[in-house]
Amino acid sequence: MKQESLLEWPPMVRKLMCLAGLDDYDAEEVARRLPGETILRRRGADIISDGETPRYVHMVTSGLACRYKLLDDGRRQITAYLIPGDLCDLHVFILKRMDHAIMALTGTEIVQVPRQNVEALLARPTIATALFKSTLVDEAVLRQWIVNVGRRGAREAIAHLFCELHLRMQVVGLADGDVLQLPITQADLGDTVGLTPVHVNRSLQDLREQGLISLQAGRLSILNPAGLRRLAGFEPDYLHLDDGLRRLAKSSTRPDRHGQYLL
Amino acid sequence: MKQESLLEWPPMVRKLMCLAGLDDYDAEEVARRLPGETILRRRGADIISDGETPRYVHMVTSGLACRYKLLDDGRRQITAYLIPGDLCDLHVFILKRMDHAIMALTGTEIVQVPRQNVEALLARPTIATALFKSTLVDEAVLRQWIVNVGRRGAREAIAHLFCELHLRMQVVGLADGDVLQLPITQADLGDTVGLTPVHVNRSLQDLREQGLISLQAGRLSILNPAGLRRLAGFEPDYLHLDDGLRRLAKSSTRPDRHGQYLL
DNA sequence: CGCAGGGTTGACATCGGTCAAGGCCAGTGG
DNA sequence: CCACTGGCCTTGACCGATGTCAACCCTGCG
Repeated sequence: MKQESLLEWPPMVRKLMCLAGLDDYDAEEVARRLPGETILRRRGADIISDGETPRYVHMVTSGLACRYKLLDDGRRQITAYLIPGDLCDLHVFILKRMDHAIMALTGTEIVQVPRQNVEALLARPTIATALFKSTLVDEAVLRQWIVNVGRRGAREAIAHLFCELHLRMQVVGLADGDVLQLPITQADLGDTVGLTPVHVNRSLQDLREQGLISLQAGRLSILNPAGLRRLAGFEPDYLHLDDGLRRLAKSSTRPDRHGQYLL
Repeated sequence: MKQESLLEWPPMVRKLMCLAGLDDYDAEEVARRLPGETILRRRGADIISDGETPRYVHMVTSGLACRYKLLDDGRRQITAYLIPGDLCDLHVFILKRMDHAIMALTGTEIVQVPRQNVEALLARPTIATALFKSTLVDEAVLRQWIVNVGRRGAREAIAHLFCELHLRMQVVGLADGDVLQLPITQADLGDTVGLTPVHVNRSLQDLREQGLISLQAGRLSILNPAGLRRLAGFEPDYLHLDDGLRRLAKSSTRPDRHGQYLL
């Protein structure tokens, strides 16, 4: 099971290879430790509830989930998207109780990894560092998200979200060039950028009219990547992909397109 | 140097004791490792710049600093407040370059801790866990902040910020009952909750007229803590103080007031 | 066929932004 | 000591982005 490129590895492994330059030896170890019982959640179902103390570490393997918080009066704010390869609750090793909930945004497959498997991974310094780096990047994404909601207008914020998802999907091998599956609701989008569903709708119209994207039937196509990034002010440095971008470009079937991010 | 209560310990130690229940033995070790060269920054000066690779680990020891990001056109978003006892850049052990900057919001004293001192601390499992927990709480604060900016109105958001600062200041022993030093500008407040300075001004008037706070000469007095928390929808669970709140209440000179948060 | 969920649209309301003026106060230099 | 200046706070008039409400459409599905 030796491979030269990123291709063929499961999402989590791809992510760690891009992010932390994991070698094939460590990669194989990660791949070996991560399986567990698979559970399915349909759109809208909680994967982990607020206040809960999960017994396993959960990893998304297909579909799309989100972290979110609910206010008393029903307002909702999504604080992160979890795509295949993302761990839901590594922090429960230390924090005990969830201070937010996680739900499926589409039909989603989750693996319940036994804690001792994760502990075995953490015992290897290179892997522990890689996992730790990935949580630090999650933190950087949160900061960027605050900027998005606090200081960007509606179209900018949505555009930025799309740029980020595009790149993250590419990392785990789930983007087909410039199109990605994103079968979520405009209300969901609103809850992630702090807008009303109807305003999301109008903003999307805008982006479409400008020829930047198309979004239909749960497929997001980025028609003009450079334009979208310009509008959004998207600077991918906060994802700390560093030379992971180069690896990505090299292993891709369309190096020219991914190469754009190298600029 | 044995002490029964939290009192007398420096802010960082108090924080870790409240957060992770450090015992006196570990506390002393932390206190011993943390000194370093002290630097001063005046209001508005960067402590660490965007893109930089700090050589030391920086810790705020007095004053107030913030993490922030700048957009191309000059818009600014503050993503975190750093109060005494907070580390600025623990993540640079792993991430190499800063993806945001840190500046002083008031005259601020910062200690540059040599990396090997921090490494020595991390070598002790209980202390490493405590430090790790503190970065996880930082992450929880970021999530809460997204809710603040995305889903709360102007007054709610400001009120929530004040509640959070109040509690955090109490933890490190810098709140005098319900009043705290907060000599920052209304423009700064705006950049933290995503508002314009003039709207911050109007919102503050509101809070004052409702008898919830007073804010003058850099002193924030919380006149009606319960009312402010109700307006803000403040739920301190995300700070994961757990029984740290009980320790706080016990060691306080005014246990009745702090005890409120135990509800 | 009817229903439910989601997208779309229009009219209108509100919140928060913009611009501009004036006030207050501390620091500074004459 | 005073005048001036620069920050910051405050206020008012007005504007624009986003929210609210309501209707209608379309599609998938029971």
